[in-house]
Amino acid sequence: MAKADDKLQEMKAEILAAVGHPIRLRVVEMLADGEMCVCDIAERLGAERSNVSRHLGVLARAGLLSARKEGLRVLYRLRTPCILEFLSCVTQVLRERLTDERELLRRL
Amino acid sequence: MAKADDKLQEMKAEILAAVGHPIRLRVVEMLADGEMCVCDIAERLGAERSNVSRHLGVLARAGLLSARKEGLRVLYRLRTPCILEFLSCVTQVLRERLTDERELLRRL
DNA sequence: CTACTATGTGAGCATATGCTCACATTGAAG
DNA sequence: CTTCAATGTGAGCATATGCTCACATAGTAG
Repeated sequence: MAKADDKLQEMKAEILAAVGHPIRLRVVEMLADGEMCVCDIAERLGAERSNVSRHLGVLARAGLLSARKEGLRVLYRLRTPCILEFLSCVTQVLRERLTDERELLRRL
Repeated sequence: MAKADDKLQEMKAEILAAVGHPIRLRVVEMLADGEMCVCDIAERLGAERSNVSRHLGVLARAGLLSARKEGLRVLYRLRTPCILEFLSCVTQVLRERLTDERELLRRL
């Protein structure tokens, strides 16, 4: 069933796109240490609360975060630990890219 | 230097966003088997060539692909093998998400 | 009850992204 | 040389995304 396969592919892309934003990436890295509430995340980022709330929504809807309410606050946490592992691969890609660019610069 | 750190974070997000698109994700998976030219990729995807060319450009600029010319064709290949590993993490995230949604459905 | 805090969401706007069509360039082949 | 094939890119448009402001809701505290 090619149609269902397309849908799965789209959902995978959605997950990747969710982490593909500076603020959301920071949030994911931040949550490596444990769960946090929206207000603390917003303060650490120095970002607008409503905006952070939206970004958290994107990550949660993609399936990367889960939330639980504790009193007035909503605590978010990472759901799937392997996310942190693959971020190290991203760093590796970036390192290679920057190495190449340095090489180009040297030959200029 | 917080400014440089922000820049790096932005670049990491760019890498993730690059894979965060259905077509580009497919391309990455497709290239797991080895290098391919634009025309073959476009045909396999059933997508417009100019469009595929653009997507390949996005992936290459992000540092995920490299290209070499062979006669008339340009062959693209994956640069960093770990990308494929982290795609399995994405699948895991998706599996958890779908499991949860099934659970919700069951309780309806 | 009222007052306050944390969160989420609708509306609106500015910008980014994705796609298609057309064209330029590059290399192969006749 | 001419002709054709593969690739890349500019222009234009439609849609998506990100941000801010304002407001609604839910829970706490007094």
